[in-house]
Amino acid sequence: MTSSVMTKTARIATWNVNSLKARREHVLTYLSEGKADILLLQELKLQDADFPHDAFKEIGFSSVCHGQKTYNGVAIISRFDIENIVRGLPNGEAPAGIDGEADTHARYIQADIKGMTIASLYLPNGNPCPGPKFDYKLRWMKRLAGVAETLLHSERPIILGGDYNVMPQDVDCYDPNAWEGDALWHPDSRAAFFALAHSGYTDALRSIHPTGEKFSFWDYQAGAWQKNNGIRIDHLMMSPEAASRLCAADVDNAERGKERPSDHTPVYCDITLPA
DNA sequence: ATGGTGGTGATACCA
Repeated sequence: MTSSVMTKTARIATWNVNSLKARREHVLTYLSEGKADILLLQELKLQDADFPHDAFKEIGFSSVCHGQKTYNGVAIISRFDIENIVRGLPNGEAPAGIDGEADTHARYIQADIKGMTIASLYLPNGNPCPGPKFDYKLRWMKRLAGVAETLLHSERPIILGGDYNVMPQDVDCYDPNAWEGDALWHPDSRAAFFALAHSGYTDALRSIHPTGEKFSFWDYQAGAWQKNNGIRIDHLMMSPEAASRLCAADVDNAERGKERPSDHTPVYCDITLPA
């Protein structure tokens, strides 16, 4: 017998598209096929003025964007109303830019949707490591941890999704030895990721699939996709109030096999919607 | 094997 109480679920996906201009039709098709109700995008590589809000509106989706020319850029696309938009990490500490400059990178956008707080984030890559870019990555992660902890006080369902540029565990990399010394595998990067978990956030995919390979990125080079030389760096981190609503989570490998794909494939979770 | 591919934008830079 199924439950007598009707529950609605929503699918929330995160996808680093490596240029929304290059991946526009891929994203529109993905949404048209009903593969996400809320989609978090990263690496738009376009300015706010060039974001195709109208194209998404035509297929029934609202969208908010924090863009930047050529680099970075994040967005949230949703079937449901999007409220209380925050562009850039809120409540940040000192500016976390490289060489003491202000953090002008468009790497974080947050909004409230259906009683939930949802963020799309694009963590700095951090290579070469060590170096100023790695220092920037760690400062950015520390700022994110502060924001994440503050958000927990709301006791709302919170989902912090995006390209974390961190492989949490050995199983999240086809060959950890090949990534020795890389910023995505560095112990400090992983420690900062696990600090988020220890503060109360659940990795949606590992909650549903505790073991086994579930890659979200395959390099364009050296036939990485064909050889399945992948890594898992795209994550959906959930507050307790969101994790308790989690029904399913997985990766959408099909997108990586298409013509002119992003080097990332979507990661999604299904949650029951708050009443 | 210190390469390889892809996006941006017009050249190196980023990943």
